[in-house]
Amino acid sequence: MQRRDEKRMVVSRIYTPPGFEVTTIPCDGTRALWKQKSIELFKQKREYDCSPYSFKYEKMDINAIRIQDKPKSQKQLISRDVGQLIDNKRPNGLSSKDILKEDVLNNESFMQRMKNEKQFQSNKLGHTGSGSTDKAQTNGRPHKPGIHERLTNIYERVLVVDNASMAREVVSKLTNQYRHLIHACDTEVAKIEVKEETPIDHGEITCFSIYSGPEADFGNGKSCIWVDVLDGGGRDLLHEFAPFFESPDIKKVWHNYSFDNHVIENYGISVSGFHADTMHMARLWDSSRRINGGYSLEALTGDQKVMRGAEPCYKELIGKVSMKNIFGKKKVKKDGSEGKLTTIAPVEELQREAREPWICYSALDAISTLQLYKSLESQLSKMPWNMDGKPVLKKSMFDFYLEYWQPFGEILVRMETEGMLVDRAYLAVTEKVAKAEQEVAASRFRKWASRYCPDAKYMNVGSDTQLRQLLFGGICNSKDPLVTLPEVKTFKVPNVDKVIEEGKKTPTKFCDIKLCSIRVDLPVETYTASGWPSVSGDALKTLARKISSEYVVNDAAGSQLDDVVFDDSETMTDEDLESKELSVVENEDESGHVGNLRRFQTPEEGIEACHAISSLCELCSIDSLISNFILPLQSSNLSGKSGRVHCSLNINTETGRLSARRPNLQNQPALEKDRYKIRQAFIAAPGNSLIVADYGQLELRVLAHLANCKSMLDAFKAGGDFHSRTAVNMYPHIREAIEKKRVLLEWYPQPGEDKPPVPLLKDAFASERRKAKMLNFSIAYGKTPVGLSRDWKVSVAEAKETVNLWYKERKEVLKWQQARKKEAREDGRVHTLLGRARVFPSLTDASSSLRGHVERAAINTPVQGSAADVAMCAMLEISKNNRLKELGWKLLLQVHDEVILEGPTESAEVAKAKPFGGKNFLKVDLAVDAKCAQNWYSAK
DNA sequence: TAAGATAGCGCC
DNA sequence: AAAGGGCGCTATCTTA
Repeated sequence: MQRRDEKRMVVSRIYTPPGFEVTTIPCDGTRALWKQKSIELFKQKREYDCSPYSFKYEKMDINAIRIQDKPKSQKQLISRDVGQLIDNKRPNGLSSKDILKEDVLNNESFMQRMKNEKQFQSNKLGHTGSGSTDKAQTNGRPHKPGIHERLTNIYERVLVVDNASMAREVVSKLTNQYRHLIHACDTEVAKIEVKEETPIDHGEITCFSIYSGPEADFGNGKSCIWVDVLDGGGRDLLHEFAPFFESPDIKKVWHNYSFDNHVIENYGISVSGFHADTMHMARLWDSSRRINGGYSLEALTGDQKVMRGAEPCYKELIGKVSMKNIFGKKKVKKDGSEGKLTTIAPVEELQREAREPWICYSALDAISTLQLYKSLESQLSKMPWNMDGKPVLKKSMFDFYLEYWQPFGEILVRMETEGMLVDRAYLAVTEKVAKAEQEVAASRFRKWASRYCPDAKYMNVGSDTQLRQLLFGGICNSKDPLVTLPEVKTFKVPNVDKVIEEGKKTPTKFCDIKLCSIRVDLPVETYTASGWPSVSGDALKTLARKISSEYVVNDAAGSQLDDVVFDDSETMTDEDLESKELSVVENEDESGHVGNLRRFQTPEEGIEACHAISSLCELCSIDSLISNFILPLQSSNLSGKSGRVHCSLNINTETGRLSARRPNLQNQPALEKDRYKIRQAFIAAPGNSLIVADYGQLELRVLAHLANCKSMLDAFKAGGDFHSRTAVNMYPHIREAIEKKRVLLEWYPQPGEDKPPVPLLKDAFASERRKAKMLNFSIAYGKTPVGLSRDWKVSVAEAKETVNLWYKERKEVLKWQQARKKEAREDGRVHTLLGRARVFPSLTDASSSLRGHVERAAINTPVQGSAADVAMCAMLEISKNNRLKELGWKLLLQVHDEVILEGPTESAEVAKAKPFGGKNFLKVDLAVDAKCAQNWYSAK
């Protein structure tokens, strides 16, 4: 990042043809320098597909543009709903609400229910009542009277440990007499915002409980221990238990191990002896519980189907009860009546003031966890383990758990602990640049919009509703033509000009603006699910393109023309492909408008609209980069004391992939589209380097293996560019060209050669290769010819023809896919390579959209899930590798087909050769590309 | 006021 | 009628 005086920053802007991005290039040099930079930028962005480009050289002084008093103000003032989780603020007891990790789990299950309802909406509508059964299961029971009495029964079985001598006695029993038992543990933690903060270096343990099963007796027949570390002996008491927690031989079972591990390790105790995480076991047992109940301890132990594997001695006690059900109080409204909201007092307060029920609540967590473990162990043990379709001799899915997911669970926790080092200074600079560029774009758009609607000057350009109003006001809903968007609508926006309303003395924080339609007949590209025109970036770009094709023949008036020809490049993203396809100018213009709107009156008006809309796209994309990546990565909520960012890695997907949360490090902007090079902010510590290793076409290789497809296996065996080979297979004329040596499939420059003797396939038959590539990806997802025809802007018949070309040489794939659909229909489940199952709802009376979804999922899950299995095996190998361990290399992150390691620079080259060794279950070789660098951006 | 709903966008 | 699998996150708007 070059040093620049922000206050006097001057930028120049390039305009790609209307409908494409407007790019601002900071530049304080000459025009020649600017041009050079522009070309570099475009080479980098690989936007080679739409020439001639029009560049407009335009100097702008940032200072000249009024930077509004932090548009942030609006974002901050308006209520923020954190990720659809229940927002429970508890800054040191200031708020009356509280939250524990279980609540997050509950919320998670809720989200999953919600998501499911959305996803399978049509199905649920057809089956009355099915939507409410979950609620009755999880919430209904605890409301029954008697819950407190039953909790009290627990109290008699719990040994309360609140002094050192008692602790020592108990620990002695745990580490000697009872060391062979399986112990369930659970902690209660205060002073942490579970859904915002990483548990690493956050939170304080107030108490913990250990249950070792009915055969343990810690005195007076009490088999459960509850340890008070809030008052009493405080944290010294916790340290008394270090020998227990740290012993690798004493088996410990947890529900959501990751959280408890981190909070305990915050006290300098390194937890060992991880035996099982009941959440992972439950997910292995049934990955579709997100549809029905979720994976919270409460939901699992409250479900008879889950618990039926437990022996009577583990069943006698009741399942977990959530805090809300024990300690939740209805908020009292001002008038004294009972409100709808439930609040929970802070953990510390409950522990001090509601001691007895609190102890029961907390002890019940450990007890329930062990019950759950016993039940799941028994149930998983009854499930035979089939690997790659063949039974593994005398082994069950519980063996699978112990062999794979148990060590994997431990790896994930280590990775979370490690975290990634983030260069905050870099992000801070980037943030400023991004905000400045955003302002430039915003004011351009506002200026244009306010010509049509004066109040648009103050509109919130980040609000899709307001944008829709401005651009499409008056339009009919595509689903219900009787409903129309009003011509004028009022919105509340921050009162930036401090207008004082009549009868008021001081300016209010907000004021109303009236947004009217620009009243121009714009073609509508796509509609949202609810029937209104979409204002997504994609839709807007298409819109701008359509306007330009109508009004602009060649180029924006007065701008300089520069013809730029760029080389084709090796790594095109799918996005590139898409825009390339979309860039075909369309002539048809079916707008959904009825009546009295006008067209743009002059070409200039059209051009300006294009530019304004381009600015809008730019502004939105910058905004999303800032708020999704640049800002959160700098937050101390997500990083520990060392400044490293610790995401949470979860096995919580239907297919067995990992997901990352708080922050989601798996969706950091990819290289090509990363205009602020955010990946450069992920760096290695001084003296260290990063290794980024990824599998090439992992999922396609998995598909080739699963379907046993000769054509694909051969192509992978031959190596080189897989997509080109696919194209050769599909199109006879390409095959002929290859055979007659008119084009080359691949070319590796020999000394003395600087260009290939004949054109390369990917240049000569670029569009065919593109289609082949898209098909390669789409087929595994079950994309339909209709979807492809929409992407490619061709008729369905044509798309279907292309799809048939693909399948012609890959009949095994078609056969395999049909077999998976049949399996999903008849057995209600499909399997991955290592034998994990994904169950589907019954399709007998499902709606066709649900059926379609299930069928596509059925053909995708084995591919995606098996790829996840392969990636997991690779990670297990890496963590088992002693050489890497000696050298000090550690896993940091996995992004589905890629892993990131960090270690000392001097051994980087040695380590680079290591990743992804180990056993390959597939019939195809796996291609691994490993690079080493100082940051994530350079290592790709 | 807080929760749900909707739209949109980032990744593989 | 719709028509690509799997995720997490943010912002705005509506509703209770």
